[in-house]
Amino acid sequence: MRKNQIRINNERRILAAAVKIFAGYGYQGATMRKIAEEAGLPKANLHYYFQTKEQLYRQVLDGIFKDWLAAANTFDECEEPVEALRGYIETKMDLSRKRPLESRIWAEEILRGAPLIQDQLEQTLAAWLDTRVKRITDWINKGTIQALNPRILMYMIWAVTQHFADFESQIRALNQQQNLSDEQFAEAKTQVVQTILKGIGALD
Amino acid sequence: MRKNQIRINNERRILAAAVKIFAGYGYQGATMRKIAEEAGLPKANLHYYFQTKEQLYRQVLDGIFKDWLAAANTFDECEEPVEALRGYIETKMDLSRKRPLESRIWAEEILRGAPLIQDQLEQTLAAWLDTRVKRITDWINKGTIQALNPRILMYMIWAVTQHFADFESQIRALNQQQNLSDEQFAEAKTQVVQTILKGIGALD
DNA sequence: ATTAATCTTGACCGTTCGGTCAGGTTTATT
DNA sequence: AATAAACCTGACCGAACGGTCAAGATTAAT
Repeated sequence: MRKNQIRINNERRILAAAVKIFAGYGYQGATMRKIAEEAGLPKANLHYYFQTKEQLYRQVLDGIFKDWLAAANTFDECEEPVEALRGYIETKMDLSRKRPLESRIWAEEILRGAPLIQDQLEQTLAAWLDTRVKRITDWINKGTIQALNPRILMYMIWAVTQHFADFESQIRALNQQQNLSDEQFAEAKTQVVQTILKGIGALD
Repeated sequence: MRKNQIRINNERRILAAAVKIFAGYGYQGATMRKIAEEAGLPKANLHYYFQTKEQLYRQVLDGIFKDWLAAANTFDECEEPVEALRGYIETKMDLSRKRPLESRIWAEEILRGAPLIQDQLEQTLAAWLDTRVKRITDWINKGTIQALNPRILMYMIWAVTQHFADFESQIRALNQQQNLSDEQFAEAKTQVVQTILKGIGALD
């Protein structure tokens, strides 16, 4: 069932172009013409590999969703809350830094009410969150962190880490029209980790 | 220069409809037909009061921007960091709860690179932020809160508070398909305030 | 070498978009 | 009562949209 090399290459090109255009213009603002131009292919060729705009968009979303879940590895591998949460927050911050386009596509989909990924949120992501909530609850019961609602903690982590990708243009406007430098971003990463860990009583 | 009552009423109706439609579909996804339908007016009538879709959208954004800045009153009125930050965070949380549509329109505009409000960000909002940064810096120098980058603190506050409006559909999917109840939201508000204040060393 | 399968593409289609406008109606002014 | 100003709206326009298709070109299988 292995695919032809031509198909592999062209699907990859089209998906890469689609990420750029969907991130830059949103689902409605993105057009198959723009994506085709970005990919350097005729528009009709896109429809040969992806039957509709919605199918192309769904495949883009699927790729993002996998990255999303994979970012939790450090969270699961570490025993103690300080290591686990620091690792997770840093991984999410790095993801925002290195792949802001994907974060923005995700954010726009949620903003619009998650019309295409509601099922995945309610099932896969909900189950994913439940297991992490249990781990955090264990920490609370052991007294390693203070009592709190684990879900709200996760929402806070998601909000802050993804903000650096989703609101990049606002941050740039407030930083002398310059994107955060590597040094500035490293400082932000450290401060986010410190504030959250200290805020939940995991640090003194 | 007072406007006719008819004009006042119709402009208000159209703006209210525009907020709903822009929030629900995004700028590109929103159509003048949908807004007209929501407002209960013929489409041509919208163009009588607002020449273009972009002008209508700009007026919606202007209204949001004013609310944004007005939310800082408590921040400015209080002397001590605990009161000032608690008041500001709570005000922003309340704004997310009561006017999530506006928050989503703002978020989408930033997501798209702030094409229409870049100037306001770089000037009005940047100046607004500068004065708050100075106040936070004073607190740090007095030792009332620990040393940190005040801008990153503000980004964190914005991120977390607006998340409850912008990612409402995700939170709903993770909460048994139910929006947060008043009790749940109040709990979130308390936890956000506590975590941030404790995280910056303003509480013990 | 031949056939089959896959890939490529310019031209085209129906629909919907933002926006216009002429001509009628209502409201305000005197 | 008459005139002017403001308001209303169905019908229409060119442009751009997602998507289709037939016919040719290329690649794979035999």
